[in-house]
Amino acid sequence: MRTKPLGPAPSEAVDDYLKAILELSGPDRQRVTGNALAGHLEVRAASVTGMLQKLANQKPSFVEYEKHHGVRLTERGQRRALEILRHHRLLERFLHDVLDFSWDEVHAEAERLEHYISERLEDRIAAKLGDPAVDPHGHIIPEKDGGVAVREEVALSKWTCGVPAVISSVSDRDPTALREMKRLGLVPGTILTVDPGTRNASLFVRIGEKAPARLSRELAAAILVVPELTA
Amino acid sequence: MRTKPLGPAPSEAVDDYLKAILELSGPDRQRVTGNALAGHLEVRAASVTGMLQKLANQKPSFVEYEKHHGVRLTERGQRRALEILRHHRLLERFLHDVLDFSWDEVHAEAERLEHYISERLEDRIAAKLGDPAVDPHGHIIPEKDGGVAVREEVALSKWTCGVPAVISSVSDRDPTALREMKRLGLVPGTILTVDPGTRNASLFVRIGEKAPARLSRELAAAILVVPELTA
DNA sequence: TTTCGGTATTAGTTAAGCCTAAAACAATCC
DNA sequence: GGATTGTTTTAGGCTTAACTAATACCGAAA
Repeated sequence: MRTKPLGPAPSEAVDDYLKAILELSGPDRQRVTGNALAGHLEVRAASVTGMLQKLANQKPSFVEYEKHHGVRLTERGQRRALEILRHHRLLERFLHDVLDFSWDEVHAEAERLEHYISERLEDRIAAKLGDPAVDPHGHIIPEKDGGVAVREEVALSKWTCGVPAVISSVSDRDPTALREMKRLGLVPGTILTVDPGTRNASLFVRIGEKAPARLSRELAAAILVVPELTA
Repeated sequence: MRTKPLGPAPSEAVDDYLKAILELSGPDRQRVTGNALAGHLEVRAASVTGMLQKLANQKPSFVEYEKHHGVRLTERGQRRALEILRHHRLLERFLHDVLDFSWDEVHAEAERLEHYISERLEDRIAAKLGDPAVDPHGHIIPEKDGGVAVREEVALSKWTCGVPAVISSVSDRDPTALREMKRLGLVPGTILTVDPGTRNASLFVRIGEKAPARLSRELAAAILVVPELTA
């Protein structure tokens, strides 16, 4: 699909702001406050204001910005944010499947490269992989035209005891947590149930016939699940 | 092989200066003049002086610099320059062999990415390719430890008529020229002879039993050859 | 040896890009 | 209305890497 060109490549910082807005605005495209962005990006609120003004004032603009009322991505801003997200997730899949990176390594490498790959390279990678739907952590890869499948996920830490669930995705930020998950067999696609009666800091999950595994609430919060389709 | 770490990644501009110095100093590691660098990098001589001072004054330094007497890479500078060159050529090979880029496309993509791939990725790419010796244009890929094979090449435009030669490498800068070469079968490994008696702007080469091909001196200057080993 | 011409260096600016602290201000809640 | 919280303005800093203009240097020719 042909869309209007994006002009000169945005800087890494710009990309990161757009990604953060996309992420924080959630599936319903809520406005995002400056403070939320400041927290997420680890800069001061004043810096955020400055950048948002810059992003809003260039033509064509990346964001819709009303002072004191937060920001929202414009169509163009959303396009760029989704492009970067697509780059990131395709790269993770590629590094993992083609270049034998382990699933705790791919995030860091993709985080840098996502800003620098051309559309041509993006296309060749997608073709090589056969247009994959998800990355190694289970996150859905946006389509080239900006379409994104949606999925109702719940944190494992909030899942109802006894009800079977499938792991849909896991957070990719913390390599240590990822290694722990892999060790426990907690990867996307795994079917599990949470044992009842655990009110404390840790929680027990049962995978198949194996002995229940113990994991911290923190780890469980980094794992998202969907109901198992027993149909 | 373990070498001392390079510290924070140099900027693209720094990398480009180091690459230029490496290239201009030739196989005998001659000092390079500021003007030569200015020409090559398309900046003013004053800018070059400024950058060289910066590169020389940081500890550990990338270059040895004596004012009015040009620069030379230090061990560290050479290490970085060769690392970038290795990245570039491995990437070209990878894009070409694994991702089906044509040989006139690889240079531009590699030129950007060479600055941003980690050592880990470099290693994985090399492994995937089976540690290739040359890139798609025939250029020798530096070893990870900084070793580089040497080879006595001569421009096809200066080759003696009638003496059989093998194309060892071609310049990768101009995509149009590359497409023309491919069309004529002028790729690394090709054995040819130059027809005698052409004193003008173009020159005729004979490949195998086919009819002689005509090419401009400019194109011939972008093709490097070595004597054919008839042993 | 002196002068000339090309090359190199200094010094001072410019510009982009991103950040900050502090003070002013707006929105909201009680 | 006044306090609280969050946001914006202001004013400015730092970094990187370019540029111009003026000056200094060096080697070669007269």
